[in-house]
Amino acid sequence: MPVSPAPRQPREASLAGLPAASEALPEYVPLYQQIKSLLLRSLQLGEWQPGQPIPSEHELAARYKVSQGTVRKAIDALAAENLLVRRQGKGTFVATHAEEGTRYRFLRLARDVGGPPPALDRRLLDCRRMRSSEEVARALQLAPGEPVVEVRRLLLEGERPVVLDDLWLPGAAFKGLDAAKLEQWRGPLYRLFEAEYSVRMIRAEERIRAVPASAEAAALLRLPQGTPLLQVERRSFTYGDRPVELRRGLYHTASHHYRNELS
Amino acid sequence: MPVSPAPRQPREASLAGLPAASEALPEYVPLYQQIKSLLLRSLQLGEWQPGQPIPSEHELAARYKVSQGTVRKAIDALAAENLLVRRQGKGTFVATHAEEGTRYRFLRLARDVGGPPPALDRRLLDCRRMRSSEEVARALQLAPGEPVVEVRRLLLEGERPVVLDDLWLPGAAFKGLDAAKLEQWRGPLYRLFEAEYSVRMIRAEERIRAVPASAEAAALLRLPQGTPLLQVERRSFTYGDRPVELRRGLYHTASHHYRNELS
DNA sequence: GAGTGGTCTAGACCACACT
DNA sequence: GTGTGGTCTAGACCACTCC
Repeated sequence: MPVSPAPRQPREASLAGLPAASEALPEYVPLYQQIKSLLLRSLQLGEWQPGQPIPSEHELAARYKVSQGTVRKAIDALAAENLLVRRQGKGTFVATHAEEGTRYRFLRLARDVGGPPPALDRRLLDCRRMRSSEEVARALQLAPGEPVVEVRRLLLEGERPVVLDDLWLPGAAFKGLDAAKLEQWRGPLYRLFEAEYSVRMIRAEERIRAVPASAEAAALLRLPQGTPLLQVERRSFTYGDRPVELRRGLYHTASHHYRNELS
Repeated sequence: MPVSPAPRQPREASLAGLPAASEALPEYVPLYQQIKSLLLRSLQLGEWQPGQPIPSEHELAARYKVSQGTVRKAIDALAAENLLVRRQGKGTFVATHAEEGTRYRFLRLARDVGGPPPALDRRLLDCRRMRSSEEVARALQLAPGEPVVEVRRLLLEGERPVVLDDLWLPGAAFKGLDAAKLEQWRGPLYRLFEAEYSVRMIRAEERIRAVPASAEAAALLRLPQGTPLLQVERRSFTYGDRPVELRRGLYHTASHHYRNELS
């Protein structure tokens, strides 16, 4: 019981592994945020696997010697960031890209006319290992020339190509990833990454612009060259804000669109 | 004190004004959600104005005869939706589009190269009252032909046009809105709407696609016809999910982009 | 110092899922 | 029934803001 009739003091001593960053570090950190950091560390270290339950609130409260309410608040924060999923009566689970409902949760493509989500087919066009370009190295925070995996693929609705995706992954983290692996895989890419390479995408930033289809893109998407395409450039991050994927998608938005919610 | 050694039962009797909707209504609604609905109603009725503080948690707890913790949870939920803003030591305030930091919070345009947010100039091109088209009526849930206000404007960075905005508002809710009013107004449009017309935008949906610049758009944006533009179609909603604005923006994304965060 | 939101606790009870 | 998360309470104390 760390807090009592004694002045509240940070637990910094017992809490290594926090970023601490460069900024003026706050002298007071609420207990529940410290617990949150501990949970985050366990997640990062793989103590609990995606899809699996973490210990009960009661148990965690005992482990960290705080009240259940404090553990609760820490879990609430992580659930709000989609790192954990609470299920009443069952437990709290490590988020995964595997489940119905959260599969493709980073894909904001929608059909113009109602109906269920697109349900796109994939066609792998290319997968090769290479030395990273300047641009890719910068985006992935690698040294220029470090090995990366480059993947190109199409997403199709029926026979119609809708998205041309190029993506780059740090080679070191994805040893063994190759065309065969991708070809045989059924399901979301991010599910493959978390299951086989222990890389969990938890957050992403996108930059969107309109560009004319290059000759190459036009051919692959079977469109006239110069057709306006939505270029979606995504950087995905894993724990600790480490970028682990750069992706450039070209969306044909004649009968689809990118949807977004603002609040 | 509604909950005690008695079986927990809904307060429906004392809580009118809830949507109740069409769906199978849940037989059990947590107290804090009921309180949330009450707060929402007060907001909708204008009992507290944007930028002004709402009563303290203590006072609200007394008013609704629940514990402070329950009020707290209700406020937390509303703060998470950006309807309220908490400020430690000062109070809880009704969100507004006026403040630095939340001004233009629906505008996701960013400059490619770093630096502060765009800081765009505006140029009003047109403002007229007219009968709504089919399309606009559908989007705003009006009967076709009902009066709407149509506005067209440019956003410029220095001398360079970056965005061409067309927007439509229900005429009934915006009596007196005209070109003069818009010309003289300094600050975010949504601030004008909440200050002068009591219309508060709390949520929006956007559909984004790439389109070629029409002759008209090209001329206004000073670009070659056919230049790919980002078309951002936004529907903004006020309390009760009532749509009160349709907006179609054409963004020139040569040195700007639309940014988005996924999680 | 007084008032506000923010944290933390301890305990009771409820809703839900599994067995 | 047992165990899980979810709600609600009451009270103590802390951090922040303004007078």
